[in-house]
Amino acid sequence: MGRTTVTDDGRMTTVGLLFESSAGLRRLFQRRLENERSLSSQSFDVLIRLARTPGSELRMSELAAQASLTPSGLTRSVDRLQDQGLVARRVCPEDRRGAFAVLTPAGQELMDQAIPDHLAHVNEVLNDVFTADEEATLAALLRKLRDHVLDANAAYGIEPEETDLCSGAE
Amino acid sequence: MGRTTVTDDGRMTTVGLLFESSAGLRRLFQRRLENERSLSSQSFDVLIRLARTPGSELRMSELAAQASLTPSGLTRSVDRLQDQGLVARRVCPEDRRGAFAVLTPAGQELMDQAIPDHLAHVNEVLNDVFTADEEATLAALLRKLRDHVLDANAAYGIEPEETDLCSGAE
DNA sequence: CCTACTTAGTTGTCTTCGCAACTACTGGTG
DNA sequence: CACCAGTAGTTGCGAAGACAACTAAGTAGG
Repeated sequence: MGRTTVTDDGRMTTVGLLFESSAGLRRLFQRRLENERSLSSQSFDVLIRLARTPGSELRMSELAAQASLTPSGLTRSVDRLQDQGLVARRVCPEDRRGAFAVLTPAGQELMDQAIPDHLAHVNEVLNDVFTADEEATLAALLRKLRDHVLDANAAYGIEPEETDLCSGAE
Repeated sequence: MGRTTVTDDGRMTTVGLLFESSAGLRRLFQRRLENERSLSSQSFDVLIRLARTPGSELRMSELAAQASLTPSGLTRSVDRLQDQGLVARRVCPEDRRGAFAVLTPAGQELMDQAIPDHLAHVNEVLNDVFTADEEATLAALLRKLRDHVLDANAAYGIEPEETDLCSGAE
């Protein structure tokens, strides 16, 4: 069947596949995390980024960027994790506006258990689909895409509309 | 405090990259769609799937699956599009429980304008990042992943409870 | 025909997130 | 030192989605 406009465009399709894969994968993990750990996929995403940071703490803004959340979204997410006793806030001594999110001992312990499980699940899914080679290729391509896209998004944030020309000092 | 586990695992990273790319890309398109067409990324996703279907209509359930939404999510989405005059509902004559979502003339016209723009945007972004070859590779890999993941999700849906989960995928 | 079971879609309710406005702090300039 | 701009994070508010309960319609079995 020749559907003219949309389907023909490979790039369009690629983007569609990316969205569907991502959404589908997220649901798959979400289901298990919720059943076995009572954690939302989003919470887990925040926790895992703390868990893999030396000292298990990160600045709020850094964490927001890593978790693909806006500052306000992250504030709420950390609020919830704090209520659950998994994360605490620590004021940054050098810049008292800033805050670190820190994994509590309970949070550490939870992640020590949850991460191996999750990892096994990820392996199980990806091993069913990809060879090691394919997976490496995919990762490399996605990394390029991510870097570019994060850049592009950041750039938009900087330019409200016209590229300013307040010539002179910066 | 050995945090060796997480960062080391390539598959974990691949999944992270997939999520970040997807979220970043969605935001990029969303920004433009909202500025230029007053359409949310989600609405556009629904509309484009209608636009590329012969007759510009789809069953609600089919549309939900394609848009990665639950039935209730789709109901609301179509409600909004209906309020905006872009989509209408049509009762299925052969099964009066069912409904089609149909693009209205206004919806058609909007998409006739919006799709080329969006396509150009997609091309612009992906051309900056990938060669044609790379993109084809990425698409092929993602397609495999999507198919597998949608399968896995559907399988879960079928098993309401105690069907033993040890048996793994197949 | 009538009662049960199933399916398509909708609605109530709760959670989560983004935007914009706001607070608190920092750093540079006169 | 006072001031002003910029930055980090939080909060009010509204939009959007998931889950579960529900309605309506089709499908079996007696």
